[in-house]
Parts: sequence; C-alpha cells; structure tokens
Amino acid sequence: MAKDLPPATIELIAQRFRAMGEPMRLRILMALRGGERSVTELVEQQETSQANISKHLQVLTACGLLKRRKQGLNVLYAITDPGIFSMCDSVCGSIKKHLDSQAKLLG
Amino acid sequence: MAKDLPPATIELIAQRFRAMGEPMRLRILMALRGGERSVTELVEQQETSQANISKHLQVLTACGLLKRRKQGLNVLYAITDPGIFSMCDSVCGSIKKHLDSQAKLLG
DNA sequence: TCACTGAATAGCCACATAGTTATATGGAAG
DNA sequence: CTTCCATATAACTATGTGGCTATTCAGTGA
Repeated sequence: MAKDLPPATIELIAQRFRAMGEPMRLRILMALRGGERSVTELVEQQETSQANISKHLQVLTACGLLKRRKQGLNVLYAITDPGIFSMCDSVCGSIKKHLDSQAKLLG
Repeated sequence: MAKDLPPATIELIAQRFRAMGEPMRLRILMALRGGERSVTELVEQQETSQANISKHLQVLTACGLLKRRKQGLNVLYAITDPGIFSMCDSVCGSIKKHLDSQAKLLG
C-alpha cells in the first residue's frame, strides 16, 4: 500500500474495516461462508430481529462485501470475495500472538 | 477460520477491525510503516491535536496493533505486526474490484 | 526544589449507529 | 383486486466515540 493515499481512498478502506468491525456482521459473514442464504435463514440463525439483519445486510452490501440476488419472494445474499476470510484468519493469528505475549507478562 | 467462534473471540476480532476502521488511525498506521515515531512527530504529521493522537494511539496499542517504548521524554510507537499492511493491500484490491464492477453497471 | 517539556487524561459536545417496534414495499397466489 | 409472505424502511432510543480545550502526570535539567 502506498504511504500517501488520497483522503477519499483512506475513507473507503476505513469504511470496509468498520463494516467488519461489528460482531453481528462478522457472524453474518461467517454464516455466509457456507454459501448464499436468505434473510429469513439468517434471522433464524442469529436470533435477532429481521429489521436488524436487514440493516446489517445493507451495510455489508453497500461496501461491496456481499452481493444480492432475488429468487421469488426471497432475497439471497452471498460473499463477493472469499478472500475476506483469510483476512479474518490473519487477524485471529495476530490476536493470538498478542494474547500470548500478554499472558507471558503475567507470568 | 472456524464457522462457530465463541462470542468473546468474535468481539476481539471485531475490535481489531474497528480499530482499523477509522481514517486517522489508518493514517497513523501508515505513518508508522517507515518505522517508530514519537507522539510529537505524529502530531505534526497528521495536523491534529496532541490529545487526539494520544487517544488513537491508546486504542491501537490496547488491541495489540502498536507497541510503546519510552526514550527520555519521548514515547515511541511502532507497528507490532507488519502483516496488517498486506491486509490493507487486500482490502484495497477488493475495493478496486468493487468500484470497477459498479463503473461497469453505469456503462 | 523548581521550571520545562512531552505525553496522557478528564470533561465536554456533536454525531454516528446498533437495536427496537411499527409500517411500507413488492411480488406470488388465490 | 385482495391477501399473504419476505424484505426493506421509518422513527426513535440508547450508547459509543471522535474531536476539542484544559489539566495532570512524568521525566529532565538548571
């Protein structure tokens, strides 16, 4: 990544990270790892209101993380780029290292 | 990444993404790509208040993205894991693809 | 001890947003 | 047309947080 990106680009990148910085949205993304799901399926899975899921899906779709497809009465959502999961893995590994080093400090 | 992570883990991952989901913090991270910097240096570079930089540095340090080192009166901050930049690159590429596909839709 | 400097914190305000309930939209089926 | 179902939106509340100014804290040197 360049050292000096234009503010608008920075904002776009930040927006992407922010979209992934919410537990419910992370759970939705992980649920979609197994393939596309309808809104109703996600609502049942996540045990929250349908309105809430819809809003989160809109955020994820707006920033390009999800794609939408209508099928009859249902709307199916799916991951656009499975590469995000390797990012999650990367974060997981980094967190683990961080926690380990903290544990070491405690003895 | 596993399909079903415990809530506390999800929260940790989300926290990490949230930390990176703020333009000023992204700029700080990019500034530190060239090596450790003092708070004052960062303040001059980012053109914001010292208090503001300090708060952002605390967020980044708390979640393990930065490490702190005192040197005389100064405090030097540095990236703990350069791997975050490949994540940024990954996001950049994904955003580019997203914008390209949107541009296509517009003709 | 006292003054000085760099960094952290406190207190405040403005704004964004996750969640709720209630309502609207929009196809599908009768 | 009317009804019903899946999804989206509206309106609102509560909470979180980025920014500011002012102050405090922690070393350094005279």
